[in-house]
Amino acid sequence: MDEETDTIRRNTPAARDIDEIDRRILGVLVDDATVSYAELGDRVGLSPPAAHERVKRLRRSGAIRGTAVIIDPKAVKKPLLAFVHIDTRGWGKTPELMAVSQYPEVEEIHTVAGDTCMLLKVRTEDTRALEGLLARLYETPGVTSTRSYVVLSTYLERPVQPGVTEKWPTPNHMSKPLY
Amino acid sequence: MDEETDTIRRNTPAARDIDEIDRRILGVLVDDATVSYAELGDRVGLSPPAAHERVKRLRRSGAIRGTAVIIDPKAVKKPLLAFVHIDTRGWGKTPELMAVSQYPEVEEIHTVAGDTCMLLKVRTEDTRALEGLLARLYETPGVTSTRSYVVLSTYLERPVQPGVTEKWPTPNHMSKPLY
DNA sequence: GATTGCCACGGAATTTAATACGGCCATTAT
DNA sequence: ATAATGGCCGTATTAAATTCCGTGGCAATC
Repeated sequence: MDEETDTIRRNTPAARDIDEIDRRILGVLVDDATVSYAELGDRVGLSPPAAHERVKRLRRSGAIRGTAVIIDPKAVKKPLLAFVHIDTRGWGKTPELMAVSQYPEVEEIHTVAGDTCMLLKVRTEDTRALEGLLARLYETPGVTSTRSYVVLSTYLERPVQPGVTEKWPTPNHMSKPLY
Repeated sequence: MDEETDTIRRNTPAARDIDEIDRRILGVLVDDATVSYAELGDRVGLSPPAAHERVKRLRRSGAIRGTAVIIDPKAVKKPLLAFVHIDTRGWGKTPELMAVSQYPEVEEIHTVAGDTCMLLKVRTEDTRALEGLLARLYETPGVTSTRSYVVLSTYLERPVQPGVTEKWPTPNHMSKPLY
């Protein structure tokens, strides 16, 4: 481990750019991180040690933050998904509001630009539990209003994808942006 | 593998309920799915084969949907996160709209109850790419309007958590719900 | 209330995969 | 041109996953 840290410090402080093979590796591991390095190497056209080396580098560089099992929300009694928009007095992010991050129902907390301040993604067992969570939010100092969007059905839900998309040309009827 | 399938068919069609040890196992594996069964067993108080057996059962039952690496969005050039609300004529979910699920920028597609129809979670390289995605959405037949919430900063973002929360009592000033 | 079957766990053995090492080749910088 | 660097492959070693079997608790049954 020591000489690995040295390697980082010596030549690749922020790690070099992700190339096409790296993207394919990430694509495989996002779908299934349990594949062996032998199979991973086969899929991307590398030997097992080479594939291993690249994955190790992707982990070191931070491109791969970690590995996690994907849990079925229904299996842990959290079938109800909802997005909650919160308006706050001043600029949110108070300790009281951050305290909700301790609750396992809260999966995401963002601050957003637009006609709201904060955006939460939460999963609860039922509407009663969601009501309890919203009640807590209402009682939080600084919160002026909330809006909830209860998810009826989910058609797509997946981790961050490594894929790239073709750039979109400016439509003909629009002038090109300066930048 | 054959006798495993038989086992499923024979006695545990939908698998038995998740118990406390299962929840602790899921809690460990959500944080880091690369731990060995030896360490996993240590953490939850089981022998390595017993831990392995339970994880295998959690996979068979579907509680564990899979294992994925967590990718840093910035590493794959998608630093810009946004939530897009779409209003549609009729009840959305047209083939044209579902086609956007093919784009790697789109991470989630939900239909929601509330004053909107569909909700998308998208990650793009920059505002130009987001503009291109929104342009595509505008041109999709049936889409009447969209609202976008660009995320300024994210304070929490994690997979589905196995943890349970204490039930919330009905506040004193509210009458108890019938159900 | 005793008994019988049934899971779940633990320990040992085996097989498989992860990891480390050395050499080769291509690319790059001097 | 040449030396150095980084990335890859083949092999060897080590560690972990997986299997096998015996034991014990638990529950349903008679």
